[in-house]
Amino acid sequence: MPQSRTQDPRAAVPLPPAAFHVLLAIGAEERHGYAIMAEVKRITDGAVRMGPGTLYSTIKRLLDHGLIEECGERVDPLRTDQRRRYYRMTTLGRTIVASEAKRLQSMINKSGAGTWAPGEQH
Amino acid sequence: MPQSRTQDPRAAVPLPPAAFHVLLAIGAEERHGYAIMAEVKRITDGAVRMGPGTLYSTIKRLLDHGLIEECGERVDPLRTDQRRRYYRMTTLGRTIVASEAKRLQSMINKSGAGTWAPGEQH
DNA sequence: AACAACTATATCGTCTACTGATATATCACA
DNA sequence: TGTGATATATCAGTAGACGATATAGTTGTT
Repeated sequence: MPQSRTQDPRAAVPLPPAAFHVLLAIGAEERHGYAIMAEVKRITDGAVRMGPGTLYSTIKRLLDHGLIEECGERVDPLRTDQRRRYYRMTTLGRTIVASEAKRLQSMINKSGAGTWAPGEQH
Repeated sequence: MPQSRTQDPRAAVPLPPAAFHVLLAIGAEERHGYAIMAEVKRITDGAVRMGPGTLYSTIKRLLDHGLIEECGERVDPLRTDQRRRYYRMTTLGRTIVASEAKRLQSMINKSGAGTWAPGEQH
């Protein structure tokens, strides 16, 4: 019954960082856990390396809260790996991740953080 | 001496969200704790309300890690409130917050999260 | 000068979330 | 058939976030 957060998208923002990473990694695709790990690493240029502990507990929470859902009958044309469990974002998930992205973007813009760096450190 | 994280800016990224909020709130100014709370609320349009528990424990950590420093001899021209303790970012702090902002910005850009929203919910 | 309301810092216990280690099983390939 | 990569799952330990509470200085009013 953890549907309480799902009433108002604003109530779920700020999103925990790991949840945000997972949602961004899934994007518009249908991805399985292991692919999400790799995608997080890729998207963040290796800065974020998400282990299985963080990944699967986050997936569980996102499922519980209705931000993602498992797509059952999916068939991979090239290879059929029975272990894989594929997930896609729900409409709610897209709403919330967009809201979080907007919040972060707004914060970065207001701060002018991009202009503070005292040059590249060598 | 938790200076271990301070060797390489990349090692301190990702920054804990509260730490990122505090650094952005301080910005190029010299601010005291209570003003940081208000500034975080303002910057995030009320979406993030940071209580004293999060604030002061975060300030302590940022001091320990050398991302901010206390400015001692500061005199406020209009009012002199002896309780206030003012903080400013260090060069290291500016480097790290800029690095984190860059990382988040890059992630948002790559994901196209801004275009996912199924319109404003009413 | 006494009082109330606001400002400001500090700490405590609790809970959520993150992390690394470990386990187990399946798949690809030789 | 075996070994290395892929894939999911769970657990214990810890860091970080949060709300409540405490304490005290400051401002303004009468």
